[in-house]
Amino acid sequence: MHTNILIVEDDMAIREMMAFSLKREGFDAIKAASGHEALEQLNQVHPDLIVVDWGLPDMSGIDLIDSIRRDEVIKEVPIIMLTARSEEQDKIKGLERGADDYLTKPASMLELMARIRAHLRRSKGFETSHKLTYQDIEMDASAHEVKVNELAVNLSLTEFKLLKLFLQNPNKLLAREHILNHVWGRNTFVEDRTVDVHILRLRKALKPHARDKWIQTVRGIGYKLASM
Amino acid sequence: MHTNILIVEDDMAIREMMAFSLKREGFDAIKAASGHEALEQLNQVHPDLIVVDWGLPDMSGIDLIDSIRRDEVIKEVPIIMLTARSEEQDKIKGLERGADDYLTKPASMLELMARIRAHLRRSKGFETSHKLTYQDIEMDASAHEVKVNELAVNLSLTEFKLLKLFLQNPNKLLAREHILNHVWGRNTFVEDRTVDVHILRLRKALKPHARDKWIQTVRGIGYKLASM
DNA sequence: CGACTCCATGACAATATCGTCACAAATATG
DNA sequence: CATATTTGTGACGATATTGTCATGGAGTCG
Repeated sequence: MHTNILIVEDDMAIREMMAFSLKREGFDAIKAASGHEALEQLNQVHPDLIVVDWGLPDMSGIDLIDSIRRDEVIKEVPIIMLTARSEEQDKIKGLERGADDYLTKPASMLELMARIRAHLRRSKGFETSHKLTYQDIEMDASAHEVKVNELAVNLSLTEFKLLKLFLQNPNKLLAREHILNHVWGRNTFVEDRTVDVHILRLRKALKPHARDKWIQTVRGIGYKLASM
Repeated sequence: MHTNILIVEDDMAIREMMAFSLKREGFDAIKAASGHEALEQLNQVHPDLIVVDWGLPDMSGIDLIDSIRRDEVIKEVPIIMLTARSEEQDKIKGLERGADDYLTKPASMLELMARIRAHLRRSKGFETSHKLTYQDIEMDASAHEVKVNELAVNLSLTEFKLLKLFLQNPNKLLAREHILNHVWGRNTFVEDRTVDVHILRLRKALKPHARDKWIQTVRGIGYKLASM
Protein backbone atom coordinates (compact mmCIF):
# COMPACT_ATOMS: atom_id res chain seq x y z
CA MET A 1 0.00 0.00 0.00
CA HIS A 2 1.19 3.48 -0.74
CA THR A 3 1.95 5.95 1.95
CA ASN A 4 1.97 9.45 0.57
CA ILE A 5 3.92 12.17 2.29
CA LEU A 6 3.70 15.78 1.23
CA ILE A 7 6.81 17.91 1.58
CA VAL A 8 6.29 21.65 1.59
CA GLU A 9 9.70 23.30 1.40
CA ASP A 10 11.00 26.07 -0.81
CA ASP A 11 14.69 25.18 -0.62
CA MET A 12 15.18 22.77 -3.49
CA ALA A 13 18.23 21.05 -2.05
CA ILE A 14 16.51 20.20 1.21
CA ARG A 15 13.29 19.25 -0.55
CA GLU A 16 15.02 16.81 -2.83
CA MET A 17 17.08 15.34 -0.07
CA MET A 18 13.98 14.72 1.98
CA ALA A 19 12.18 13.22 -0.99
CA PHE A 20 15.13 10.95 -1.58
CA SER A 21 15.22 9.79 2.00
CA LEU A 22 11.50 9.17 2.03
CA LYS A 23 11.65 7.07 -1.11
CA ARG A 24 14.54 5.13 0.36
CA GLU A 25 12.28 4.27 3.27
CA GLY A 26 9.49 3.14 1.02
CA PHE A 27 7.25 6.21 1.14
CA ASP A 28 5.87 8.13 -1.80
CA ALA A 29 7.00 11.73 -1.69
CA ILE A 30 4.86 14.53 -3.05
CA LYS A 31 6.57 17.87 -3.36
CA ALA A 32 5.46 21.48 -3.10
CA ALA A 33 7.68 24.55 -3.11
CA SER A 34 5.15 27.04 -1.77
CA GLY A 35 1.99 27.30 0.24
CA HIS A 36 -0.21 27.66 -2.79
CA GLU A 37 1.42 24.74 -4.52
CA ALA A 38 0.73 22.72 -1.40
CA LEU A 39 -2.94 23.68 -1.39
CA GLU A 40 -3.20 22.75 -5.05
CA GLN A 41 -1.67 19.36 -4.36
CA LEU A 42 -4.07 18.86 -1.49
CA ASN A 43 -6.99 19.26 -3.86
CA GLN A 44 -5.69 16.28 -5.79
CA VAL A 45 -4.23 13.95 -3.18
CA HIS A 46 -4.83 13.40 0.48
CA PRO A 47 -1.44 12.56 1.91
CA ASP A 48 -0.95 10.45 5.03
CA LEU A 49 1.37 13.02 6.57
CA ILE A 50 2.65 16.49 5.77
CA VAL A 51 6.05 18.04 6.47
CA VAL A 52 5.88 21.84 6.38
CA ASP A 53 8.66 24.37 6.41
CA TRP A 54 7.99 27.39 8.59
CA GLY A 55 9.13 30.04 6.16
CA LEU A 56 7.56 29.72 2.74
CA PRO A 57 7.87 32.30 -0.01
CA ASP A 58 4.17 33.10 -0.25
CA MET A 59 2.75 32.35 3.19
CA SER A 60 3.83 31.31 6.62
CA GLY A 61 3.78 27.62 7.37
CA ILE A 62 1.42 28.42 10.21
CA ASP A 63 -1.10 29.89 7.78
CA LEU A 64 -0.89 26.73 5.75
CA ILE A 65 -1.60 24.67 8.85
CA ASP A 66 -4.60 26.86 9.60
CA SER A 67 -5.95 26.22 6.12
CA ILE A 68 -5.49 22.49 6.44
CA ARG A 69 -7.04 22.24 9.88
CA ARG A 70 -10.08 24.15 8.69
CA ASP A 71 -10.70 21.82 5.78
CA GLU A 72 -13.22 19.20 6.80
CA VAL A 73 -11.77 16.58 4.49
CA ILE A 74 -8.10 16.61 5.33
CA LYS A 75 -7.94 18.28 8.71
CA GLU A 76 -6.98 15.07 10.51
CA VAL A 77 -3.66 14.62 8.73
CA PRO A 78 -0.57 14.67 10.96
CA ILE A 79 1.69 17.66 10.36
CA ILE A 80 5.36 18.00 11.22
CA MET A 81 6.79 21.50 11.18
CA LEU A 82 10.33 22.16 10.16
CA THR A 83 12.15 25.40 10.74
CA ALA A 84 15.50 27.10 10.69
CA ARG A 85 14.60 29.10 13.75
CA SER A 86 15.05 27.44 17.06
CA GLU A 87 13.31 30.05 19.16
CA GLU A 88 11.16 28.38 21.72
CA GLN A 89 8.27 30.73 21.09
CA ASP A 90 8.06 29.57 17.49
CA LYS A 91 7.95 25.96 18.56
CA ILE A 92 5.18 26.60 21.01
CA LYS A 93 3.22 28.70 18.57
CA GLY A 94 3.50 26.00 15.95
CA LEU A 95 2.33 23.29 18.30
CA GLU A 96 -0.52 25.37 19.68
CA ARG A 97 -1.74 26.21 16.24
CA GLY A 98 -2.13 22.64 15.15
CA ALA A 99 1.22 21.12 14.28
CA ASP A 100 1.77 17.65 15.74
CA ASP A 101 5.52 17.84 15.91
CA TYR A 102 8.28 20.33 15.46
CA LEU A 103 11.84 19.90 14.25
CA THR A 104 14.65 22.40 14.02
CA LYS A 105 16.80 22.60 10.92
CA PRO A 106 19.34 21.36 10.14
CA ALA A 107 17.31 18.28 10.92
CA SER A 108 18.76 14.86 10.96
CA MET A 109 17.13 12.80 8.26
CA LEU A 110 17.22 9.79 10.52
CA GLU A 111 15.37 11.60 13.26
CA LEU A 112 12.85 13.01 10.81
CA MET A 113 12.19 9.52 9.46
CA ALA A 114 11.82 8.13 12.94
CA ARG A 115 9.33 10.82 13.87
CA ILE A 116 7.42 10.32 10.63
CA ARG A 117 7.11 6.61 11.37
CA ALA A 118 6.02 7.35 14.93
CA HIS A 119 3.21 9.59 13.71
CA LEU A 120 2.14 7.21 10.97
CA ARG A 121 2.03 4.37 13.46
CA ARG A 122 -0.49 6.43 15.41
CA SER A 123 -2.69 7.60 12.60
CA LYS A 124 -2.98 4.18 11.00
CA GLY A 125 -5.79 2.18 12.43
CA PHE A 126 -7.28 5.51 13.29
CA GLU A 127 -10.95 4.68 13.24
CA THR A 128 -13.26 7.44 14.22
CA SER A 129 -16.47 6.03 15.50
CA HIS A 130 -19.20 8.21 14.22
CA LYS A 131 -21.04 8.29 17.50
CA LEU A 132 -21.07 11.52 19.38
CA THR A 133 -22.80 12.09 22.67
CA TYR A 134 -23.22 14.78 25.22
CA GLN A 135 -25.42 14.02 28.18
CA ASP A 136 -28.82 13.06 26.77
CA ILE A 137 -27.91 13.99 23.22
CA GLU A 138 -26.81 11.17 20.94
CA MET A 139 -25.66 11.58 17.39
CA ASP A 140 -24.77 8.92 14.88
CA ALA A 141 -23.02 10.98 12.26
CA SER A 142 -22.79 8.25 9.64
CA ALA A 143 -26.48 7.37 9.94
CA HIS A 144 -27.41 11.02 10.20
CA GLU A 145 -29.49 10.38 13.29
CA VAL A 146 -29.95 12.39 16.42
CA LYS A 147 -31.67 11.28 19.58
CA VAL A 148 -32.45 13.19 22.70
CA ASN A 149 -33.50 11.06 25.60
CA GLU A 150 -33.84 8.10 23.24
CA LEU A 151 -36.29 10.06 21.14
CA ALA A 152 -35.48 10.78 17.53
CA VAL A 153 -35.17 14.42 16.58
CA ASN A 154 -35.57 15.78 13.11
CA LEU A 155 -32.93 18.24 12.09
CA SER A 156 -32.26 20.04 8.86
CA LEU A 157 -28.81 19.64 7.35
CA THR A 158 -27.49 22.91 8.71
CA GLU A 159 -28.87 22.22 12.14
CA PHE A 160 -27.27 18.80 12.02
CA LYS A 161 -23.85 20.14 11.11
CA LEU A 162 -24.17 22.81 13.75
CA LEU A 163 -25.01 20.30 16.45
CA LYS A 164 -22.20 18.06 15.28
CA LEU A 165 -19.74 20.89 15.64
CA PHE A 166 -20.97 21.50 19.17
CA LEU A 167 -20.77 17.83 20.07
CA GLN A 168 -17.22 17.70 18.79
CA ASN A 169 -16.33 20.62 21.02
CA PRO A 170 -18.33 20.23 24.18
CA ASN A 171 -17.83 22.94 26.75
CA LYS A 172 -15.82 24.96 24.31
CA LEU A 173 -16.68 28.45 23.31
CA LEU A 174 -17.18 28.68 19.56
CA ALA A 175 -16.92 32.08 17.96
CA ARG A 176 -19.39 32.94 15.21
CA GLU A 177 -16.47 33.22 12.83
CA HIS A 178 -15.40 29.70 13.75
CA ILE A 179 -18.90 28.34 13.39
CA LEU A 180 -19.27 29.93 9.98
CA ASN A 181 -16.01 28.41 8.81
CA HIS A 182 -16.89 24.93 9.95
CA VAL A 183 -20.57 24.70 9.16
CA TRP A 184 -20.81 26.82 6.05
CA GLY A 185 -17.22 26.55 4.82
CA ARG A 186 -14.57 29.14 4.41
CA ASN A 187 -15.49 30.65 1.10
CA THR A 188 -19.14 31.31 1.63
CA PHE A 189 -20.50 34.73 2.35
CA VAL A 190 -23.12 34.50 5.01
CA GLU A 191 -24.07 37.10 7.57
CA ASP A 192 -23.07 36.64 11.17
CA ARG A 193 -26.69 36.99 12.23
CA THR A 194 -27.56 33.89 10.29
CA VAL A 195 -25.75 31.83 12.88
CA ASP A 196 -28.05 33.24 15.54
CA VAL A 197 -31.13 32.20 13.65
CA HIS A 198 -29.90 28.66 13.18
CA ILE A 199 -28.97 28.49 16.84
CA LEU A 200 -32.51 29.49 17.58
CA ARG A 201 -33.86 26.75 15.33
CA LEU A 202 -31.55 24.15 16.81
CA ARG A 203 -32.58 25.16 20.31
CA LYS A 204 -36.23 24.87 19.36
CA ALA A 205 -35.65 21.44 17.88
CA LEU A 206 -33.90 20.14 20.97
CA LYS A 207 -36.14 21.79 23.50
CA PRO A 208 -39.25 19.57 23.48
CA HIS A 209 -37.36 16.48 24.56
CA ALA A 210 -35.04 17.82 27.16
CA ARG A 211 -34.16 20.54 29.52
CA ASP A 212 -33.32 23.84 27.95
CA LYS A 213 -30.12 25.78 27.90
CA TRP A 214 -27.76 23.33 26.37
CA ILE A 215 -26.49 25.91 23.98
CA GLN A 216 -25.39 28.95 25.84
CA THR A 217 -24.78 32.40 24.50
CA VAL A 218 -21.51 34.10 25.20
CA ARG A 219 -22.18 37.71 24.51
CA GLY A 220 -19.80 39.34 22.11
CA ILE A 221 -18.25 36.12 20.85
CA GLY A 222 -20.49 33.19 20.07
CA TYR A 223 -22.02 30.10 21.62
CA LYS A 224 -21.06 26.99 23.50
CA LEU A 225 -22.53 23.63 24.36
CA ALA A 226 -22.56 23.24 28.10
CA SER A 227 -24.63 21.96 30.95
CA MET A 228 -25.76 24.53 33.40
CA MET B 1 -13.08 16.96 33.08
CA HIS B 2 -9.89 15.42 34.44
CA THR B 3 -6.87 14.75 32.32
CA ASN B 4 -4.38 12.51 34.09
CA ILE B 5 -0.74 12.63 33.20
CA LEU B 6 1.78 10.18 34.60
CA ILE B 7 5.30 11.45 35.21
CA VAL B 8 8.00 8.81 35.49
CA GLU B 9 11.16 10.53 36.63
CA ASP B 10 13.60 9.68 39.41
CA ASP B 11 15.00 13.17 39.94
CA MET B 12 12.69 14.63 42.54
CA ALA B 13 13.36 18.27 41.66
CA ILE B 14 12.46 17.77 38.02
CA ARG B 15 9.51 15.57 38.87
CA GLU B 16 8.00 18.11 41.21
CA MET B 17 8.58 20.98 38.85
CA MET B 18 6.80 19.11 36.09
CA ALA B 19 3.94 18.22 38.39
CA PHE B 20 3.62 21.85 39.39
CA SER B 21 3.54 23.06 35.80
CA LEU B 22 0.98 20.45 34.87
CA LYS B 23 -1.32 21.42 37.69
CA ARG B 24 -1.01 25.05 36.77
CA GLU B 25 -2.27 24.18 33.31
CA GLY B 26 -5.22 22.28 34.65
CA PHE B 27 -3.95 18.71 34.38
CA ASP B 28 -3.84 16.14 37.14
CA ALA B 29 -0.29 14.90 37.71
CA ILE B 30 0.45 11.36 38.87
CA LYS B 31 4.01 10.73 39.94
CA ALA B 32 6.33 7.72 39.85
CA ALA B 33 10.01 7.68 40.74
CA SER B 34 10.89 4.36 39.13
CA GLY B 35 9.78 1.89 36.51
CA HIS B 36 8.14 -0.39 39.00
CA GLU B 37 6.33 2.45 40.69
CA ALA B 38 5.07 3.44 37.28
CA LEU B 39 3.76 -0.05 36.56
CA GLU B 40 2.04 -0.12 39.92
CA GLN B 41 0.37 3.19 39.21
CA LEU B 42 -0.74 1.89 35.83
CA ASN B 43 -2.60 -0.92 37.53
CA GLN B 44 -4.68 1.66 39.32
CA VAL B 45 -5.12 4.50 36.86
CA HIS B 46 -5.08 4.78 33.10
CA PRO B 47 -3.49 8.12 32.40
CA ASP B 48 -4.22 10.12 29.26
CA LEU B 49 -0.52 10.60 28.58
CA ILE B 50 2.80 9.47 30.03
CA VAL B 51 6.08 11.33 30.31
CA VAL B 52 8.99 8.94 30.79
CA ASP B 53 12.59 9.65 31.68
CA TRP B 54 15.10 7.58 29.78
CA GLY B 55 17.30 6.69 32.68
CA LEU B 56 15.42 5.17 35.60
CA PRO B 57 17.07 3.54 38.62
CA ASP B 58 15.54 0.10 38.11
CA MET B 59 14.92 -0.19 34.39
CA SER B 60 15.47 1.71 31.19
CA GLY B 61 12.68 3.95 30.02
CA ILE B 62 12.62 1.90 26.87
CA ASP B 63 11.83 -1.24 28.81
CA LEU B 64 8.99 0.58 30.47
CA ILE B 65 7.63 1.58 27.07
CA ASP B 66 7.85 -2.04 25.95
CA SER B 67 5.81 -3.10 28.96
CA ILE B 68 3.18 -0.48 28.30
CA ARG B 69 2.88 -1.24 24.63
CA ARG B 70 2.40 -4.92 25.41
CA ASP B 71 -0.51 -4.27 27.74
CA GLU B 72 -3.74 -4.56 25.82
CA VAL B 73 -5.59 -2.11 28.02
CA ILE B 74 -3.26 0.84 28.05
CA LYS B 75 -1.08 0.32 25.03
CA GLU B 76 -2.69 3.20 23.14
CA VAL B 77 -1.58 5.89 25.55
CA PRO B 78 0.72 8.57 24.08
CA ILE B 79 4.22 8.54 25.52
CA ILE B 80 6.74 11.35 25.56
CA MET B 81 10.33 10.41 26.32
CA LEU B 82 12.64 12.70 28.18
CA THR B 83 16.35 12.27 28.38
CA ALA B 84 19.57 13.92 29.41
CA ARG B 85 21.41 12.41 26.51
CA SER B 86 21.13 14.18 23.24
CA GLU B 87 22.62 11.48 21.10
CA GLU B 88 20.65 11.03 17.98
CA GLN B 89 20.74 7.26 18.23
CA ASP B 90 18.83 7.37 21.51
CA LYS B 91 16.14 9.55 20.00
CA ILE B 92 15.68 7.25 17.08
CA LYS B 93 15.71 4.15 19.22
CA GLY B 94 13.12 5.66 21.51
CA LEU B 95 10.85 6.62 18.66
CA GLU B 96 11.22 3.26 16.93
CA ARG B 97 10.45 1.38 20.07
CA GLY B 98 7.13 3.05 20.67
CA ALA B 99 7.58 6.54 22.04
CA ASP B 100 5.47 9.17 20.36
CA ASP B 101 7.74 12.08 21.05
CA TYR B 102 11.17 12.77 22.39
CA LEU B 103 12.54 15.74 24.31
CA THR B 104 16.06 16.45 25.45
CA LYS B 105 16.71 17.68 28.97
CA PRO B 106 16.96 20.33 30.16
CA ALA B 107 13.56 20.64 28.59
CA SER B 108 11.64 23.87 28.52
CA MET B 109 8.47 23.44 30.52
CA LEU B 110 6.62 25.58 28.02
CA GLU B 111 7.66 23.36 25.14
CA LEU B 112 6.81 20.24 27.10
CA MET B 113 3.34 21.62 27.86
CA ALA B 114 2.82 22.55 24.23
CA ARG B 115 3.79 19.07 23.08
CA ILE B 116 1.59 17.47 25.71
CA ARG B 117 -1.35 19.48 24.48
CA ALA B 118 -0.56 18.59 20.89
CA HIS B 119 -0.60 14.87 21.68
CA LEU B 120 -3.75 15.11 23.77
CA ARG B 121 -5.44 16.99 20.98
CA ARG B 122 -4.79 13.98 18.79
CA SER B 123 -5.76 11.25 21.17
CA LYS B 124 -8.80 12.93 22.63
CA GLY B 125 -10.02 14.33 19.38
CA PHE B 126 -10.42 17.87 20.56
CA GLU B 127 -8.62 20.76 22.10
CA THR B 128 -7.74 20.34 25.71
CA SER B 129 -8.81 23.24 27.76
CA HIS B 130 -6.16 25.74 28.56
CA LYS B 131 -6.51 26.82 32.13
CA LEU B 132 -5.14 29.75 34.01
CA THR B 133 -5.18 29.77 37.76
CA TYR B 134 -4.18 32.03 40.58
CA GLN B 135 -4.99 30.87 44.06
CA ASP B 136 -8.76 30.34 44.16
CA ILE B 137 -9.34 31.88 40.74
CA GLU B 138 -9.66 29.48 37.83
CA MET B 139 -10.09 30.49 34.24
CA ASP B 140 -10.70 28.20 31.30
CA ALA B 141 -10.18 30.48 28.36
CA SER B 142 -11.35 27.99 25.72
CA ALA B 143 -14.60 27.42 27.57
CA HIS B 144 -14.83 31.06 28.54
CA GLU B 145 -15.42 30.11 32.14
CA VAL B 146 -14.26 31.64 35.38
CA LYS B 147 -14.60 30.08 38.77
CA VAL B 148 -13.73 31.43 42.17
CA ASN B 149 -13.68 28.82 44.88
CA GLU B 150 -15.35 26.38 42.49
CA LEU B 151 -18.22 28.80 41.98
CA ALA B 152 -18.94 30.11 38.52
CA VAL B 153 -18.62 33.84 38.05
CA ASN B 154 -20.32 35.80 35.33
CA LEU B 155 -18.12 38.32 33.61
CA SER B 156 -18.68 40.65 30.73
CA LEU B 157 -16.30 40.38 27.82
CA THR B 158 -14.13 43.28 28.92
CA GLU B 159 -13.97 42.02 32.47
CA PHE B 160 -13.02 38.60 31.18
CA LYS B 161 -10.19 39.95 29.04
CA LEU B 162 -9.01 42.07 31.92
CA LEU B 163 -8.90 39.15 34.33
CA LYS B 164 -7.16 37.04 31.71
CA LEU B 165 -4.46 39.64 31.37
CA PHE B 166 -3.95 39.64 35.13
CA LEU B 167 -3.84 35.86 35.31
CA GLN B 168 -1.24 35.81 32.58
CA ASN B 169 0.85 38.25 34.56
CA PRO B 170 0.37 37.36 38.20
CA ASN B 171 2.26 39.49 40.68
CA LYS B 172 3.28 41.86 37.93
CA LEU B 173 2.48 45.51 37.98
CA LEU B 174 0.46 46.48 34.92
CA ALA B 175 0.40 50.12 33.88
CA ARG B 176 -2.88 51.57 32.65
CA GLU B 177 -1.24 52.16 29.29
CA HIS B 178 -0.31 48.50 29.11
CA ILE B 179 -3.77 47.37 30.13
CA LEU B 180 -5.37 49.59 27.52
CA ASN B 181 -3.15 48.19 24.81
CA HIS B 182 -3.86 44.60 25.67
CA VAL B 183 -7.52 44.67 26.56
CA TRP B 184 -8.82 47.36 24.25
CA GLY B 185 -6.20 47.16 21.52
CA ARG B 186 -3.60 49.58 20.32
CA ASN B 187 -5.68 51.88 18.17
CA THR B 188 -8.63 52.57 20.37
CA PHE B 189 -9.22 55.86 22.05
CA VAL B 190 -10.41 55.28 25.54
CA GLU B 191 -9.83 57.35 28.62
CA ASP B 192 -7.39 56.13 31.23
CA ARG B 193 -10.09 56.39 33.86
CA THR B 194 -12.14 53.81 32.05
CA VAL B 195 -9.69 51.19 33.20
CA ASP B 196 -10.46 52.14 36.79
CA VAL B 197 -14.14 51.62 36.27
CA HIS B 198 -13.65 48.19 34.79
CA ILE B 199 -11.29 47.26 37.59
CA LEU B 200 -14.05 48.24 39.95
CA ARG B 201 -16.53 46.06 38.11
CA LEU B 202 -14.16 43.13 38.04
CA ARG B 203 -13.48 43.50 41.75
CA LYS B 204 -17.20 43.53 42.43
CA ALA B 205 -17.72 40.41 40.38
CA LEU B 206 -15.00 38.50 42.18
CA LYS B 207 -15.73 39.77 45.66
CA PRO B 208 -18.81 37.78 46.70
CA HIS B 209 -17.06 34.45 46.46
CA ALA B 210 -13.71 35.17 47.98
CA ARG B 211 -11.52 37.42 50.00
CA ASP B 212 -11.05 40.87 48.61
CA LYS B 213 -7.96 42.64 47.47
CA TRP B 214 -6.77 40.38 44.74
CA ILE B 215 -6.35 43.31 42.47
CA GLN B 216 -4.23 45.91 44.13
CA THR B 217 -3.90 49.53 43.19
CA VAL B 218 -0.45 50.92 42.60
CA ARG B 219 -0.84 54.62 42.90
CA GLY B 220 0.29 56.62 39.91
CA ILE B 221 0.85 53.62 37.65
CA GLY B 222 -1.79 50.95 37.50
CA TYR B 223 -2.81 47.68 39.07
CA LYS B 224 -1.53 44.23 39.84
CA LEU B 225 -2.89 40.84 40.74
CA ALA B 226 -1.34 39.79 44.02
CA SER B 227 -2.10 38.12 47.28
CA MET B 228 -1.73 40.24 50.34
C1' DC C 1 -1.60 70.15 58.97
C1' DG C 2 -3.15 71.97 54.48
C1' DA C 3 -2.81 71.52 49.44
C1' DC C 4 -2.61 68.64 46.06
C1' DT C 5 -3.02 64.48 43.28
C1' DC C 6 -5.01 60.26 42.42
C1' DC C 7 -8.55 56.80 42.88
C1' DA C 8 -13.26 54.47 44.13
C1' DT C 9 -17.81 54.71 43.38
C1' DG C 10 -22.48 55.49 41.71
C1' DA C 11 -25.25 57.30 38.06
C1' DC C 12 -26.36 57.82 33.34
C1' DA C 13 -26.74 57.97 28.47
C1' DA C 14 -25.15 55.84 24.26
C1' DT C 15 -24.29 51.80 22.11
C1' DA C 16 -23.88 46.94 20.97
C1' DT C 17 -25.68 42.56 20.93
C1' DC C 18 -29.09 39.09 20.99
C1' DG C 19 -33.64 36.59 20.45
C1' DT C 20 -37.37 36.37 17.80
C1' DC C 21 -40.46 36.89 13.99
C1' DA C 22 -41.80 37.40 9.27
C1' DC C 23 -40.82 36.86 4.56
C1' DA C 24 -38.85 35.56 0.17
C1' DA C 25 -35.77 32.74 -2.32
C1' DA C 26 -33.87 28.30 -2.97
C1' DT C 27 -34.28 23.53 -2.66
C1' DA C 28 -36.28 19.11 -1.95
C1' DT C 29 -40.25 16.00 -2.27
C1' DG C 30 -43.91 13.52 -4.17
C1' DC D 1 -45.70 20.67 -11.56
C1' DA D 2 -47.46 21.69 -7.06
C1' DT D 3 -46.41 21.59 -2.39
C1' DA D 4 -43.26 21.30 1.70
C1' DT D 5 -39.14 22.19 3.71
C1' DT D 6 -35.06 24.57 4.30
C1' DT D 7 -32.35 28.64 4.28
C1' DG D 8 -30.67 33.44 4.47
C1' DT D 9 -31.78 38.10 5.64
C1' DG D 10 -33.88 42.40 7.46
C1' DA D 11 -36.40 44.43 11.24
C1' DC D 12 -37.25 45.53 15.91
C1' DG D 13 -37.82 45.42 20.85
C1' DA D 14 -35.50 43.84 25.06
C1' DT D 15 -31.46 43.63 27.51
C1' DA D 16 -26.54 43.78 28.58
C1' DT D 17 -22.49 46.28 28.11
C1' DT D 18 -19.64 50.18 27.90
C1' DG D 19 -17.46 54.78 28.27
C1' DT D 20 -17.67 59.02 30.60
C1' DC D 21 -18.49 62.22 34.18
C1' DA D 22 -19.21 64.10 38.89
C1' DT D 23 -18.27 63.62 43.56
C1' DG D 24 -16.15 62.45 47.73
C1' DG D 25 -12.48 60.11 50.00
C1' DA D 26 -7.87 58.37 50.48
C1' DG D 27 -2.99 58.91 49.91
C1' DT D 28 1.26 61.91 49.52
C1' DC D 29 4.44 65.59 50.41
C1' DG D 30 6.52 69.62 52.20
